[in-house]
Amino acid sequence: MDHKRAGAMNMDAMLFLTDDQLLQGIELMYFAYKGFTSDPDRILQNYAYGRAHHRAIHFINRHKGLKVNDLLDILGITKQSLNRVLRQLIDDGLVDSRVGAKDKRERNLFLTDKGVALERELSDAQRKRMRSAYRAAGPEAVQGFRMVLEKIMDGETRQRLQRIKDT
Amino acid sequence: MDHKRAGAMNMDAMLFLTDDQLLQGIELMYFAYKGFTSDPDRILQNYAYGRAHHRAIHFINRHKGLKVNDLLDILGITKQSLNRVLRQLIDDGLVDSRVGAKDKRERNLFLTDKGVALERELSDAQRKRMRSAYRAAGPEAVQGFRMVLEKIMDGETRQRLQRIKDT
DNA sequence: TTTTAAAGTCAATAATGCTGACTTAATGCA
DNA sequence: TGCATTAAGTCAGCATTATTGACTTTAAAA
Repeated sequence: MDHKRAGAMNMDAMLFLTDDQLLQGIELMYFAYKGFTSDPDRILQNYAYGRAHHRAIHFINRHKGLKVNDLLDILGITKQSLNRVLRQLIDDGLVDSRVGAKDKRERNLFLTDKGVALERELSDAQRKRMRSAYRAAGPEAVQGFRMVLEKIMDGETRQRLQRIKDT
Repeated sequence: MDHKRAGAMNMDAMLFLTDDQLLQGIELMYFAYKGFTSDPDRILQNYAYGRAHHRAIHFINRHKGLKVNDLLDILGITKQSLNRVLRQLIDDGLVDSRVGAKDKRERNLFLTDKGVALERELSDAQRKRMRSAYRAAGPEAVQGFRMVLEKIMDGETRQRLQRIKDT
């Protein structure tokens, strides 16, 4: 018996690293993400908004006063793509775009009271689902969940998030 | 001191159930999913295909010979939406649609050698990412990851998957 | 003062979803 | 046998969200 080989195989078995087990993990990601977005998607229909609006609202809430460029950077989309969505949110009075204090070329984005209200409605639904999943799975599972997701992210994304967290 | 209250708070703290911790989990899902789809997305560009093609290829591979209706059920889209994508894959010789043996109204879907080749290219990239995440996080984390994702899914989806697994 | 940077806009295009209205072929039931 | 139902496929039109390219306006920096 080859000890090294057997050892490696045991390690992979423990980690569910057969091709089939990995495929199951991939499917799990797909279906979980689908469920994860289903509550907000349903709510957004009532406002004639889509996921793009949700993401903008989410990140403007998380990083109050962030610049348009920062938002583009986080979302990883083009200026033209964001424009339509942001324009609507501003016109509808959910987002407030204020001229930068230091650099007047910049615009700092904030949610209005109306924007905060929609953000709450959306995130309440999503939090409810996460909370119930966390409770059902238990503390160690949550730690593992977070750890694996961190590793699945692009290293580049992880760094960008870290950079923004420091701001 | 109220023991019940303190107990509940500790439990929530262990589970990261503050609103802010839940929001972090939500963001983690978003960014991880983005990374998770980035490798296939890049590959698909070389073939002028999109995520919809990937999903069809994935599930036809996973459930060889499945009926069109089953695929519609899994994907949760309309017949008309699937048609465009499936038509292309059949015309391009990646998918084989065979008249059902028992019920000739049905079509059983299979990947051709060419389809299998693309499936491998796509899933190899995705497996590589998953494998490396799993290895970095360790076996217990993987267990937790899977458990939480299961709970995040819609109950309906979970049941449908179970039903298909039995087939 | 010229160049660069941030934001915003217009136009065209693509992928992927939707609804509605059909057709064709095959099965099943009364 | 004949009619209703089912599975698949198609055509047309529309919505959302992304893209690229080409600009303008305003303000800061060199």
